[in-house]
Amino acid sequence: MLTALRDSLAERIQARIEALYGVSHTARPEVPPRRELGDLAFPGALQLAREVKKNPRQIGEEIAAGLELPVGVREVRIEGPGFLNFYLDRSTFAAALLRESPIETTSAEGEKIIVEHTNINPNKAAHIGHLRNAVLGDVLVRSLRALGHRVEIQNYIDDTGVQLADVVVGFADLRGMDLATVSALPEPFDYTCWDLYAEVGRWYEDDPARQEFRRKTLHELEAGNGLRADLGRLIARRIVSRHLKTMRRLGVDYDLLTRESAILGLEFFSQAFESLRQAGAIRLETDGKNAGCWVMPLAESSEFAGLEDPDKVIVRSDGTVTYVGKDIAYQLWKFGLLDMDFRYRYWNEEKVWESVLDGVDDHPDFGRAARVINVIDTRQAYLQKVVRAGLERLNHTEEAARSIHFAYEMVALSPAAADQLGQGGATDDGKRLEMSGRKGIGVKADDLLDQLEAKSRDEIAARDAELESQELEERARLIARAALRFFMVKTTTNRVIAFDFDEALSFEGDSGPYLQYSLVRAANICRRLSEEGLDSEVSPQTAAEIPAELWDDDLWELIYQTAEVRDRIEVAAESLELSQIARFALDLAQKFNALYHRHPILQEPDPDRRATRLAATQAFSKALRTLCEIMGLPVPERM
RNA sequence: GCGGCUGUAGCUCAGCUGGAUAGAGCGGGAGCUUCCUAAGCUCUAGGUCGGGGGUUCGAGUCCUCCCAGCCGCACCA
Repeated sequence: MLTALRDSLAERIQARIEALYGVSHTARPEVPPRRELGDLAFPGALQLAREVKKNPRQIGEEIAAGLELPVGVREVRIEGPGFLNFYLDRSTFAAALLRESPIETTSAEGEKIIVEHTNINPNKAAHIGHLRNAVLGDVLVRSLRALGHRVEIQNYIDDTGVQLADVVVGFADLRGMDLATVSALPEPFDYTCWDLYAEVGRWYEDDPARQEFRRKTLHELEAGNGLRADLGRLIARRIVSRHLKTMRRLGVDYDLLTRESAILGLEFFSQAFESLRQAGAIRLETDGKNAGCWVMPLAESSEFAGLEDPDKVIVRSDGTVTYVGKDIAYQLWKFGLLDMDFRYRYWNEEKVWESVLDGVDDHPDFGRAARVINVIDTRQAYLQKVVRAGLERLNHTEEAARSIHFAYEMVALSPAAADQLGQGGATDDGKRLEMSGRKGIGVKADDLLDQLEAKSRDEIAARDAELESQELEERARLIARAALRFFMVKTTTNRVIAFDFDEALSFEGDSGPYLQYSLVRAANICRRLSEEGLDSEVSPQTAAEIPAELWDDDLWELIYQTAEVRDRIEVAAESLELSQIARFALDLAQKFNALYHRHPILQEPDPDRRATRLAATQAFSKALRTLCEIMGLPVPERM
């Protein structure tokens, strides 16, 4: 509706400018900052002033003079320095808005987009930093799907890497446990590993010679056999299972778990390595600090200017492969650039496909994407560049350009949060503290969710002491999920989140529960109307006949803004700045809550007036529900 | 040293491709509940948008220099 109006207005303005001045100008109507300045504004007269050598107001007058207004536009005025401000026919617009859905759902087709996110090392419990990744990835997926794109979600499991190796060392060498003993350890297994991982770090520090255990383990993990490999498989599986359960509490799902062991075991890397070698993209160093390593020289590209070491190690001198090496092979596979595929198996308990060495014949098609978006924190920007450089060196420049690093800043602990975790000593006066899996410093995702649910239960019980416990639990879960997800999307991606318990646990103001509460209020109005035997819904026909003077500016402001949902989602998904969705949702909810107090519906005797207010409520509810769905915030019936 | 990010109200942060009077939440002060759930609303105080220079009709937004903080530049990821 809004888009169509804007386009037809732009066309007419462009034609006027062409006719008047013989200039071709791209007219871009925008939304004025205050509604009394109109609903759409055209600032082009200001830009044309120099070119046409007239003052902008005069240009505005001239354009407006012969302009035929499209249906739905009531009036045009020249205001300020020379803005053309257009005023819409409010009832017509409202009727159209009630008729259509906030985002026209097109069926998913066309080019496939792979979104890779979460990617937690399978050696410890998920912490709140991982949650930022998972939530951003998930919201991106939901946005893209809502816009009609075909999306495949992959979660990369680094089950042959150093971090897993360290926990294997912890069980095998530090604790002296065998497979059966580790297998019998009780849940929460990821919490046990969290502590053990930190312990191993200290154990290495006490005697650096112990790092030999890590090397040995890494080799066995890559080779895939021996006690250490068995332990690795067991630990990774138990941990991933825990991660998936944590993510499910948040409503985050995956299509495919891509396991690093399969990339190695199925010779993906060997093929990628061979191509890189033949293309001259990597070379074997014979002396210097990288002697015995296969490295990718980066010195010649300006993108990598100023590196201390201009060469990136792809294969270590002991023959094991670095993460970037494996990631290049993985990225090639994602685009279908390796002439090989994974084998796949369905992981029944966790309801997800995973890549394996030996799988089933009947499985969905994975990979072969046209675009790949990797959700990875900004500290790994350099490595993502190296992956792209790898594709470029193999002459896959198109695919390199379609490899998008969705970068976001990390989550750190506020000084207060560090104190509460007993890490107060780790912060130097008032500075935030970076989380560290290696040191065991961080807020575990499940702990935070537990706290959020406990607080939700308290809040609900305080409002309704009679509520049965099952219903209470259910509501608490929905509120906790919304609080946490919204907390993670509301901040812009290039800002470090200084995690603070009070803030994260707040259900007021800029919060997920605030949005939920607004929707519950809107729903309550409709329910009460039905109970009173009144119309609980306004039809588009009724809306179209609302007398113009009943549209108070604040009611109109809300309904007009709900028309922007699709635009906002599109801009957010394209710019990868998903916080815009959160801000928009908050803005709508704040406006609605203000109206809620100013314009009561149930007590309003005049049916036209009631219809006007209800139409705004309806449009709001539809819009915010859509936004919540895209952010993954569930909407409870009651709170 | 090189690269990236950040600096806006007491605190946490918005401010979309430069545009009309710089906003929100929290916190502070004053109020609102026989009336659709107060997880709410209204009013109020609080700002040389880190600093200097520049570009232009117009700069929180673009360019440049400087200051401060954080993060990268591993045979970890």
